[in-house]
Amino acid sequence: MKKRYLVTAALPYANGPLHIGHLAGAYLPADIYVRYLRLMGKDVVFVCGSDEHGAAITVKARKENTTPRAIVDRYHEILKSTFEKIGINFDIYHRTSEPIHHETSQNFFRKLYDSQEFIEETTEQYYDESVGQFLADRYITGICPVCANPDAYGDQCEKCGSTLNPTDLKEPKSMLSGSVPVKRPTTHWFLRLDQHEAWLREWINTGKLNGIQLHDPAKWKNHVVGQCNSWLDQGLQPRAMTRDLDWGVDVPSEIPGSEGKKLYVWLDAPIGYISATRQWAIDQGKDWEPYWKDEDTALIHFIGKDNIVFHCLIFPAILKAHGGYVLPVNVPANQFLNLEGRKLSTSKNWAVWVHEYCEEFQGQEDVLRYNMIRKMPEQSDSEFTWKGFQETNNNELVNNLANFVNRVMVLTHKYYEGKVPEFNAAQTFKSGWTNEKPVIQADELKSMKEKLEEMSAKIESFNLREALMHVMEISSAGNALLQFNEPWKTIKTDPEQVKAVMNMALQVVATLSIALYPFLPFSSGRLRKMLLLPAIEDQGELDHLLKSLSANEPILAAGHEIGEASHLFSRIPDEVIDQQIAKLQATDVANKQDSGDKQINYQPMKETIQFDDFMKMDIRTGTILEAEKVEKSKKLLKLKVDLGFEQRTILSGIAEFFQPEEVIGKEVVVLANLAPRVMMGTESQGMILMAEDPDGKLCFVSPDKGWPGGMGVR
RNA sequence: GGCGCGAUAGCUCAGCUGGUUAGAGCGUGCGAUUCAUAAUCGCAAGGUCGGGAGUUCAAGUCUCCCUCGCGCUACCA
Repeated sequence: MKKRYLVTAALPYANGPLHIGHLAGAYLPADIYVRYLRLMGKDVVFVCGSDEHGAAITVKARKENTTPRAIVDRYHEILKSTFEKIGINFDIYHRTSEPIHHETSQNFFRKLYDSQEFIEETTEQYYDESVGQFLADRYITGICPVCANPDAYGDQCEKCGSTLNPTDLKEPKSMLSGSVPVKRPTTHWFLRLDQHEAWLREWINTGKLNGIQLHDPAKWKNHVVGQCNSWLDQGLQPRAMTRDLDWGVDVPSEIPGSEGKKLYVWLDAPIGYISATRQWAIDQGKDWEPYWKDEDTALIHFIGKDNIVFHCLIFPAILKAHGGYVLPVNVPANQFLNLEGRKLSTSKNWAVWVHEYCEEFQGQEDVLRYNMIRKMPEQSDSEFTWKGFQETNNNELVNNLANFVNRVMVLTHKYYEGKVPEFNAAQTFKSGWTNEKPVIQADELKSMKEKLEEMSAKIESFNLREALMHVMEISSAGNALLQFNEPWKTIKTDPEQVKAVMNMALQVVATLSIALYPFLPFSSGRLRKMLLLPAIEDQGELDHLLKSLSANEPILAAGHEIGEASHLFSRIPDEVIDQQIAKLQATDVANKQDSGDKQINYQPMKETIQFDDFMKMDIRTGTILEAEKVEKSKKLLKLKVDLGFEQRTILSGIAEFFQPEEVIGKEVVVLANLAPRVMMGTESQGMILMAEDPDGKLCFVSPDKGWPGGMGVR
């Protein structure tokens, strides 16, 4: 194990609140891991913060008629308090709008610039002449080429989720002025990722850099290594590290041509981890540099799978290009969490918002945490359902864990006036782990220690759901201990044995109060209080516990007095679950209505044309004679169309909606004098006219059956 | 179409470098029990390991082909 740890959790974007997908994907696993490290007495710093730059925030500000500053201030506060409420314990929750971050990231840029890691390249970008500035992808709207949504952004259509380039949009419009943007050349600095490809490939696949073993690739998740290799095999391209933006970190002003240029978010955001660490060091009077630069530091990034290539390829390339920084020793990216069978969607409000949960389920933070861990998408996508939430709470937290604790507490008060009983160390009883031969307490403590070690191993390999199962097995063994020995019976016949059994049961409860801490910190705290034990203070308590167990030392001394029994968890009734399901269904209905009536998103009318303009088009009737799929294409069908006087080859992007055999014989309308165009190696001589609905579905526009081909349409 | 990841009991998932009758939790059935939030404990049923072919003495585990899901990526005149 390394001497010190720096753990990061992906910086959430400050334009919306936190939902359960974020939680299960990155923040909860990071928090559990960090809490565990601290329980083992490790030196660890856990950083995160709001990612507050970029065009999406300016766009949102414009829409709400406010400033970017106001937007990020608002969401920074929401995010920060949500993390606190759900028990995600960062050492610092920073923000990228802080001056120290601007300074840090500018210095990074400067260093890369000076060491000639960049090439300057000029490309064509959309420019709004009326306001005199380049338009970020997000500042351009237009008609989505995929689903015909008229409000698609230049980088993405929020309706159908397609990733776009601004040049893909039909009828692009500037969001600043509403005018039609023009293409204009602009110069940016590109990181030579192509030059980093070779060492990245080796580092990812062998863990070695310059012959030095930095990590064990076998410990990285399959999908992480796979995704990286997929990129590496396609060849890395130089990547722009700057943008034409007005909300972000300025390119250092002494660099020629820096005016109006801002750092690209993927340079900006990960460096936010470093800025946050620096600020933490200032606040704590510590030195930040060992945490980023000492070889004996383990850097670990917790992220969702959408961030893999940035954290495994691009950021490491930046760190190495800069020099002097350690590379991540692991990037345990999680996959995605679905909600009731569907993808989480911020824009469609298909989500469970963590701040709302904390309001509606006060005091039940751990119930959500527990369910998130049980359903954590560690290896593949997984699913959250409210029914499942209820089941894990009632069956596992209440029936197994809380009930066990309660049994022990009640019996201890009943038999021993709330004091941990003295017992004879040689007294035998039945084990809670194996119902075979009788054991003494030393044997039981050893079994428990082994289980804790299994839990530790699972946490260290990022198998958190299994780790949690091991903790629950300790509780099950506690229940079994009581069940096999039946103290409520033996109290009359063999009170000496009951003392040994109950003492053991109390040791199990005390052990749980520590083992639960990484996963369910609130419950751990409540349990410690119930036992009248000091709260966990991140001081290596688990390490001490393991040592005590090895040395056969009990955790709770005989004679120690415990507090009042109370229920650690309560059953969640059907009504509460039904209410939450109804709430989701309501947003679903609202969404349908949105797209159903008023917001059907009819495409806006195009500008008026003259009769002559229309007459320029030669539209003809025709019949599809042949149809086949175009090799290597998902969307294109190659059609042979009979226009009566001749036959044409026409490529049409309808393969996702029609099988070749079902369009043969179809009578269609063709734009016949459209200039030919080569696609996927075949020339298309015209265009089949189709009607398209808001979801991008297509249908043929056809003449009446049997109408002859080649007739003009007007 | 290409690439990556996945497909194992009703549900959610473990199964590392191939090796005896394929595992866990939940759910289900039966039994035991009453200290406990009708909780607990035990036992049992339940799987042609997505489909097909191959390599091997031996394949859930390796190879190839196919199907489906998720993601990235090229093509929509």
